[in-house]
Amino acid sequence: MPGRRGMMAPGWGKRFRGCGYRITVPRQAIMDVLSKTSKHLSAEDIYMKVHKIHPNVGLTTVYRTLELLSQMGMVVKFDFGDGRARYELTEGPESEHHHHLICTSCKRIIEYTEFIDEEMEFLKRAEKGLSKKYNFDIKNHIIQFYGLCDKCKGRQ
Amino acid sequence: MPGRRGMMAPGWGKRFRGCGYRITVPRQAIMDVLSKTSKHLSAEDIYMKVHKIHPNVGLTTVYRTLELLSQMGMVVKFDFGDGRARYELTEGPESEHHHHLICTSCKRIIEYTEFIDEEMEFLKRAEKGLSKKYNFDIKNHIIQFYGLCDKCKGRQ
DNA sequence: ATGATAATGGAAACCATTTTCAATAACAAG
DNA sequence: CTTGTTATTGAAAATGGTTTCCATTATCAT
Repeated sequence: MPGRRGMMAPGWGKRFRGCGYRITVPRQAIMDVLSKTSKHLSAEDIYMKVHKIHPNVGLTTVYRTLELLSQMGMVVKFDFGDGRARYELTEGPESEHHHHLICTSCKRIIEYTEFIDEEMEFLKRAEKGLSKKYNFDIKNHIIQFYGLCDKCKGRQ
Repeated sequence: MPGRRGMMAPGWGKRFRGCGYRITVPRQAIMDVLSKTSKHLSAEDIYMKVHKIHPNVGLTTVYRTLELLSQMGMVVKFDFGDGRARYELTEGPESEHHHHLICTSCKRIIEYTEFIDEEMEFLKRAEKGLSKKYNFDIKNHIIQFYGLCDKCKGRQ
């Protein structure tokens, strides 16, 4: 019977252990939040959500865990230019591949999921070529478009 | 004879004036640095280069000007995850369209210029569709690949 | 159960970026 | 060219997200 003495290691546990990392309550809680909530949360967002269930988990640990996940390629760190980073699980039940339009005037973020097929075509080739040429193990990518949103376009 | 009484407004001047912005010595100096130097400079990098010729220009002004240029779409702001932003002129004599591979372990940045033709193909369609659907005026884009560089790949 | 050691939390430090505000400079108008 | 309006500037101080420190605690191989 799995899950008897405390929580059993979830799917990502193997990956963790494989890297020599320990599975801890804070890390499980953070993974839990990341896999169950909407996209692009800030460290503080995550901290607050974790805090509701585990009030003893500190913000420092959230940052440390996110850095770890980012290094492992399990999380992507975004910068939308508002001074705080956002984090998203690379693959999750909730996740759908998407990218962002960022208004350079009002800093509004628009998420889009279109053109992923076309993107795939291009990415497949680029990733393959780049991996080989630079001997680089590509795990994630981000595409961001900058410009003016409908509201700022007129006001400009 | 152009350029008699002080510096005449350079090419980007029109764009500036058109937006109601004034052409000032600090702004000219910053544009000068951006257009003559290598890629992705931090605000402090730019400040130091400007400082050699105009020691009275302050770091604050560098930040303000970069924000302005970014809003106008003349400069792209990058986040490579090392805590300081980098800036690049969108179009300049030195510039060649490129993107980056970022090692999530050692934070190394690799610049690449390959696959731009394939990218163009995809971007043309995406930009067109996205502009229309979201009524968004796209001026720039960034593509970043994350993963492990050759050195970190082994050490992982 | 136990020991080696990775992980944690809270406080303090860090440091890139922003804000404040009085002084200055740009430039349209006369 | 002079002048007035007002955007811009620089220096210092404030801000605030993120990291570092370090003594304590928890994980997990044995």
